Amino acid sequence: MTVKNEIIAKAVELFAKEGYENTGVTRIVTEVGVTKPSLYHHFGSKEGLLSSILEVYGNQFIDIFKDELHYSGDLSYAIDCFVIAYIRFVKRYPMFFRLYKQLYQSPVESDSYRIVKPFYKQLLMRLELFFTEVANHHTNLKTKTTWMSYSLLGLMDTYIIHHMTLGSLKDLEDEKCRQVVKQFLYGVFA
Amino acid sequence: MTVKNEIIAKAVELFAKEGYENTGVTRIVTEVGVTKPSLYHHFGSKEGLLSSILEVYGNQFIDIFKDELHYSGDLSYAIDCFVIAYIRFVKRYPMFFRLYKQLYQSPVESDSYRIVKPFYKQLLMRLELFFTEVANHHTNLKTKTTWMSYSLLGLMDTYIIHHMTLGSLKDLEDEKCRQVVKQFLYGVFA
Amino acid sequence: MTVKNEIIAKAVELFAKEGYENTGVTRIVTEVGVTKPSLYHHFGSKEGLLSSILEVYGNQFIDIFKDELHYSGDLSYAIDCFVIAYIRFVKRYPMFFRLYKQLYQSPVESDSYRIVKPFYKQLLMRLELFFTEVANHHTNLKTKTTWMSYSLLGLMDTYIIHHMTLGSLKDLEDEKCRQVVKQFLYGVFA
Amino acid sequence: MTVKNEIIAKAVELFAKEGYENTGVTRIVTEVGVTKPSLYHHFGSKEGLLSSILEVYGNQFIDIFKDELHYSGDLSYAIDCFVIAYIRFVKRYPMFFRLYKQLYQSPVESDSYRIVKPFYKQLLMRLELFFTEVANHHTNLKTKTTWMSYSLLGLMDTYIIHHMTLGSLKDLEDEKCRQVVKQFLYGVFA
DNA sequence: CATGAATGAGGGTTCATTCAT
DNA sequence: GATGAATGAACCCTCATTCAT
Repeated sequence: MTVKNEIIAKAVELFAKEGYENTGVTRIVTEVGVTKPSLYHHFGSKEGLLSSILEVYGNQFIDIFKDELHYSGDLSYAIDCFVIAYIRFVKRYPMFFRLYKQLYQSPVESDSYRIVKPFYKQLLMRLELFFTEVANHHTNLKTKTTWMSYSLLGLMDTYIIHHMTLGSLKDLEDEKCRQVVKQFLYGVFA
Repeated sequence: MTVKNEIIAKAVELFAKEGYENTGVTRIVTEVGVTKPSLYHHFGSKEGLLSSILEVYGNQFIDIFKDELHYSGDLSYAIDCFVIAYIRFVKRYPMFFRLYKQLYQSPVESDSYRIVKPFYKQLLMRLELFFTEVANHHTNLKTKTTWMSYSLLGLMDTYIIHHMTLGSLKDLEDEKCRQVVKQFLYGVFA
Repeated sequence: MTVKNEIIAKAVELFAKEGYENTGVTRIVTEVGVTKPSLYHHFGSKEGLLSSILEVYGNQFIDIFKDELHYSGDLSYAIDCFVIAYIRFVKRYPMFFRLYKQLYQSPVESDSYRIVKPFYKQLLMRLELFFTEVANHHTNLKTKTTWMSYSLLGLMDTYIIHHMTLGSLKDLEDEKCRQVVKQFLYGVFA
Repeated sequence: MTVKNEIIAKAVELFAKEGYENTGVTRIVTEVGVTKPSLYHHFGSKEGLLSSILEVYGNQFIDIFKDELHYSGDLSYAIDCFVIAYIRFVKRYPMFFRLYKQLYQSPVESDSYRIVKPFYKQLLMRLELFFTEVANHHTNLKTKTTWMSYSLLGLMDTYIIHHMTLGSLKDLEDEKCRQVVKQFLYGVFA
């Protein structure tokens, strides 16, 4: 593992556990066993480090929205696939997910929000694109695409954090995920 | 308005906008027009200030969970009342709500989380109490009380933040709130 | 006990245990159960409090040098009496003695030294007066009066602190005190 | 001279003159012409700076107790050598000696005492080792080794401070030092 | 006499960042 | 690529003291 990747890995861990603002670069480099100028050589700044994290993990995250969101007639099935892939990603990189949630909820005028915002917008846009396609076939959903995007993300994340807090992320099996989808669809078509 | 209250008001605003960790006590007292020892006279520490905020606003928030969560046969009506009161509170103290959301999402090992945690637990407990009572009459809900609590909070907050982000909190009228309730109930009884 | 005396008592204790500079007035008034303006009403300032302490206890200390230092032919007996009285005082007010030693050793340019200096000078002067009188009868001591004063104080204090450190101040009985005197006299007449 | 040493030198001076508690790190770095983070880079904390001082000067001080305390039959000569070396050290580093005396006399519960205590204990232990060896040849001293250690230190220090206070440390010639030894020995064998 | 509230100045410490080597 | 050393700015907090009541 290269120094750059070691720093990224440690940073994700510490940012997630202690918070981006609370984690000093000194702590990161000390725990990795390198020096500060080394970090600045690779990332330019603390914000640069955060950006790199979003690039490495975030792009994989976005890929799910690219690859697993396909509507081909069966809405329930489409969302099923997506939710399962989404949750699989969270199980694989739980630290990154915690960091992402923390960053998104961070205050609007903070540095960290500024960095995560475009990333988050991309996710939402992909979702909205998907729901717009869906709405072509369910015309009654046409005015709800934005809300559906928010709503699906919110529902999934509530579900995930509920299990994270109880410390049982692995219990989140595919079968249970489908219940989330059902709940979402009931809401949508109400 | 007393100095103490002025400090609390300004702190809620700045903490919400810029983040608890990002806001220095110097900034708070400067904007209020007092000095640091004055803040420490009233609150003891920055954390004490945060606690005071939670006491002042948070207790009003908890009161909603105490006063507006009554089950008397009509579940839909009961939750309607609660959601409307909840959202009314958010409209009244939007800054506090943003702060509360930010704190709750803050990292588990941070100081701010430690302070908000008992407060959040109280909210959840009140909800669970309510749903337990409900489950006496709908036995098929008995195993779902915890999840329903999380879920209702999550759904409401998603809804609220969706509107906040779009800058149209006032558009959240009672009629629309009832849609949230419907969505929730559909999900629950699925 | 008046408030004034309560403050003095507590201040002696804290100054001795934690140091004059390390003890904040806040701590003193809190432990006594009064307010800061009350302290300032009685003593004017922190230095004023220290001065009051020196007046109350210090004057009793000086009295020993006044009352117990009489030369009437028998040098050994005279010093015996003085040393015994000196050590008796220390046993009675060990906290004050610790404070006095601490203050005397404190840096020349510190506030606390400035306050204790005149007090210490008085002690030395009394001693030197005594030894000057002695020297009238032992002409070979005439050039040594200053050194004898320092030396006697130093020897006693070393002895006392030695026992204080070992935690056995009460073991310092009169009989043992006389050994100190012998050691001093041997040294002087060497 | 490196920055680290410049800071140490200035700190010894200020700590000795104004007191450890009274001297702010700001003052030290300002007078040296560097910045605070530089001090913290080298010493970690104000206490770390004090520890470094004790290491640099204190170890030289302890070396005297290691190298100059040898008993080979002639007690008077042995102590002579030691006292002369001791006083020579004090003449060389008078500021450090003043600091050391101040620290030792500082209140038991203070930070500074905690740091100097192990250092002081080492000095005493070395002395006691020496006197224990002596007592093998003068069996009547066997029960007095601890007291002799305290006593010799106390006598020397009284002597030194007496001269320091009068501002004539250089007048403390070897010849005069031997008088201290005589006085000590008279006391011991009394 | 006693109090709650306020203050200017400074405490020690840490922040993200940069430089010469 | 990597380092030790240095920095300006800011951090939270506490000091002795004072004022109106």
